[in-house]
Amino acid sequence: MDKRQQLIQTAFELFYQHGIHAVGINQILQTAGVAKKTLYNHFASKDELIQAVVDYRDENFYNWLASRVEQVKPGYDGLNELFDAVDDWINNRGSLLTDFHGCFFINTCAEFNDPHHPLHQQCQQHKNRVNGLIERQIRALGISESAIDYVTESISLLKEGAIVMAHVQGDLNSAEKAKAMAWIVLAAYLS
Amino acid sequence: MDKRQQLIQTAFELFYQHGIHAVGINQILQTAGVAKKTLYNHFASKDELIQAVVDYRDENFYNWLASRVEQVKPGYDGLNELFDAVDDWINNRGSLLTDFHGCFFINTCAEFNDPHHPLHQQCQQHKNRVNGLIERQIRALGISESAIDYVTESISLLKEGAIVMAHVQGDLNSAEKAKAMAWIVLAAYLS
DNA sequence: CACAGAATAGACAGATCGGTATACCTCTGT
DNA sequence: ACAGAGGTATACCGATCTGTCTATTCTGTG
Repeated sequence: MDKRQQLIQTAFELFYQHGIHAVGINQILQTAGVAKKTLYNHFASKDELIQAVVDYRDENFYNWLASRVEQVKPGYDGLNELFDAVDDWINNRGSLLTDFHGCFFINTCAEFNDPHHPLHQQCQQHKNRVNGLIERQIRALGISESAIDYVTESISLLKEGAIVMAHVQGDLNSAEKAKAMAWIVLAAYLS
Repeated sequence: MDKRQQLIQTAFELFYQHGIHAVGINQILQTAGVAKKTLYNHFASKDELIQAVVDYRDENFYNWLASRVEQVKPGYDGLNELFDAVDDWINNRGSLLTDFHGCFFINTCAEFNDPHHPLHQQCQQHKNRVNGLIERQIRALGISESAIDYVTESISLLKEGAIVMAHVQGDLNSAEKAKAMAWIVLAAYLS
């Protein structure tokens, strides 16, 4: 059993549930059942652990989402699956991800507000990866090259809106609404 | 000069910029130039101060938004003004609000993740107030009674998406994208 | 002027924070 | 068999946190 991975996993769960600043090192250690020396043997500081946690969640989440989207045909089917995946996530429907508490990356950006902060940028990079996944679906629709970025960002906006509506306002149908809007918008942009 | 108000205002600015957990009482006191005793004369605890800060921002932000939206005709014009206001906010275009660091209420929900937490619910109530403003615009469009909630929440989703895209991904045109989608979606829902 | 209420500065308490150091234990590979 | 790596448990350090307390100064009103 890899202690390093165990620490990252426990830290993520606590950070995701309570926020990063609200969780102390000792709480992580106690929950993970790991000695303090071991932590500082693997990480130079709490900041380094946080960084590793964000990396871990990036991999974990992106892989889950991509594997769902890419198991169907790129384009409409891919986008359909994207919003269905978000819907499943929001409603805690049997994914590998833990209980829904909003988007970890949005939450982290809320705590590390400065856009120049390394963690903020790490979160931005995660979003860029996901945008790449969306862009590949948009491309498959045969949208003109000049419109691809704009349409990709529009779909991304719908996805982000759904996540926030679910988290802040408790709207569990937000992903379904976002999907409905996506079809309407895409139909207009394709005509 | 009202010390209580001065504390709330300073605390808001620091909370908004750095996050609530990251800002200590002493930092607020030093920045506001107020003695510790004075703070605890007005508030029983930091939690109470935070609560007052959220109330303050609720009033401040809602009044600003409502005054902009309600200075034009309800319906299309109101929604147009809504997205223009968000666009101005995101781009720091001469509003009374401080520099854009995302939505204070979304950020606060990110730090106080539990939906049952009083602060989370306070933020939810703020969003409900804003949704009421949107709903009045939707109603003026003459949408069927049964669709009003759904359409209101859809427009709200677009607005939230724009805010998050601007904050996390630095997309300064997000409000314009959201507005464009709103027109397309509304046209479809009205036909 | 005098006095009451409110603000000031800042020491202090007790808890907790991130991080270091010490001492002991348990595997594993040659 | 034994050295070394890496784990455990825990005491400890200095800094910082929220919150209390004291003693002093300012201010506005009768």
